[in-house]
Amino acid sequence: MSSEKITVNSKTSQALSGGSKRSRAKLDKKNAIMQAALELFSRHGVKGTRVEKIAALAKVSKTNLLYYFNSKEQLYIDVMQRLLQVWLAPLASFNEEQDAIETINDYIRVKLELSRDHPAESRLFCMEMLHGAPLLEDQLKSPLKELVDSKAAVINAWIAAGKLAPVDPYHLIFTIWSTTQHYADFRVQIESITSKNLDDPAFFENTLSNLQSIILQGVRPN
Amino acid sequence: MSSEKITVNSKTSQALSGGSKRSRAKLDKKNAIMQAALELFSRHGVKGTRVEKIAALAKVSKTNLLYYFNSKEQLYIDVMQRLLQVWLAPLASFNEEQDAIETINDYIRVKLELSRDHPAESRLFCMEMLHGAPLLEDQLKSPLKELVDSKAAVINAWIAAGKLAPVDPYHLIFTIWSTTQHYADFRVQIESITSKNLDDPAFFENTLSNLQSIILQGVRPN
DNA sequence: GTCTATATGCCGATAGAC
DNA sequence: GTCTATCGGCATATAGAC
Repeated sequence: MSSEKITVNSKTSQALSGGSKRSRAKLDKKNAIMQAALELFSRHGVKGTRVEKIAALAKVSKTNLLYYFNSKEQLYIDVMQRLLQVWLAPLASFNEEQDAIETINDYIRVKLELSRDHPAESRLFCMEMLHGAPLLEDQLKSPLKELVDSKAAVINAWIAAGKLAPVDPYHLIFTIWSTTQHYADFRVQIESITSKNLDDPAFFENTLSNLQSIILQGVRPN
Repeated sequence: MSSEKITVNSKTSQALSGGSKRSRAKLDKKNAIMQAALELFSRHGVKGTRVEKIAALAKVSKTNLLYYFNSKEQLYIDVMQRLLQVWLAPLASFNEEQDAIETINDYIRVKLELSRDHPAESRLFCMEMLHGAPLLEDQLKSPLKELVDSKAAVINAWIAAGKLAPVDPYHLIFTIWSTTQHYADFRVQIESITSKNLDDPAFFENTLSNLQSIILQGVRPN
């Protein structure tokens, strides 16, 4: 359908070319727009977000926004593109040489930090999944599978070496993803029930240690 | 804002009044429309769903749909209203007299069955959370908190009795919610990676036993 | 590059016959 | 209750001056 004219807008990588003041200002503006778009798309969806509102949040005019991004759809694609690069990075740190328990503990922490520091990214990714990820068919499907497969192999090696109890590595990964992302995506529910969120340092540490404890040791008494 | 004229449409409960053929047909039609709306709202969001499409899926005309439901917003509210009744029911089964481990195992199963059998409900609930749950402020906030608080007390009693390892009961509940709902909400991602979903009985059982194992015993080797 | 003004298309909702 | 026809508003995107 609308996936025919997807264009990757990689102006971002131009940052290291040490461009002129003019192109620098242009980049800052595009970044501000993308940041604003991320925030609003992740809360109201693409259809539910008016270009006017994004422009207001980014402090540019609507016309000006459409000068930098040809359409709302294209802006969305650019935002998702950038998001994906950040989103999958943490998983890459899984490494067979490292200590299994420590690596898993660290991964849970990093993912929970992402939920605290980048909740809009988490929400937008979640929303895209709910929609059936029409955009991500190619972008995500095979690279993601390969990455996860390779990390599953690492986990299996740990299990074979007795460093980890027997568990399906895929479900372990899904468990870490779901539990940590939940605190960003269901933030309002968490707040309704606990009156706290991850921005509270004590709540963050409490959440982290509980998740680590559940995933590593479970809740069955010894 | 738009929450001023929320009206609970409880025609559903009229089912037991043994209504005439006419009102029976009317109910069937409303149910068909709500079912179709649930499906589409949960995939594309409210703004992203056209009334025309809901009508087509429910096999009625657009005008006819708007005869039964005054507006798209009202239809959405009615759908959410019905959803909530189903959604929180399973938690109510937590009971201090029951065996702790067995109850938790059962709850994980029931929640995973919900993800398998009612994925649209799961998605729509998730989407409403992402949006900040503007509708659910009153509906959900205090009743949900009370329910969860009471179940947290049950879990604490189990811990005090040595039936369960020390854990924050709220994080335990969030863990069960997030892990099980993940298989409905992130279904496309699960499918990309594993090429399977909960409709496959073997995959369902495999998922269930892994979640139960992780949550009860963790992945640390003995 | 940035603005004002406007074109254009879509979609929710209503009017009114039957 | 159900249809056909249509209104009216809103939001994206463009035209064109500066």
